[in-house]
Amino acid sequence: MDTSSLKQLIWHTVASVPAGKVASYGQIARLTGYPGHARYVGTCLKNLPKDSRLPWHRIINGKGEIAFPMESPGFRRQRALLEAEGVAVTGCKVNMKNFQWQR
DNA sequence: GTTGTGACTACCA
DNA sequence: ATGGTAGCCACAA
Repeated sequence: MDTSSLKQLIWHTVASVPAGKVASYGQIARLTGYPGHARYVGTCLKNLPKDSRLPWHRIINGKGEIAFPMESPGFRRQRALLEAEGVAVTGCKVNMKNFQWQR
């Protein structure tokens, strides 16, 4: 409630994503009440501390793919976490069945 | 105060 | 279908 930081709100929205499902940056921004801040969502996750406990791995781009290059370590980490949650990931593409938990 | 940048999205060829 | 360009807004320097 205080700090009134967009960051804080975004974190809250990201944390509201149930396990086993994934959402896009734009989706998160929209649910947060700030459509158009899709880019900033990613910027916030990038700034996340190591012990943030935020399910950043559930956030993917609008194409349903992981927003990292395949050779990036973050990509493998996110894919591993998603699969651990029961989300199937093919290459960089995430199973659409798990895409977005709510319409 | 300005400038540059980005884990994005939408549109157009 | 894919690929490139433009628009977008908040934050850091």
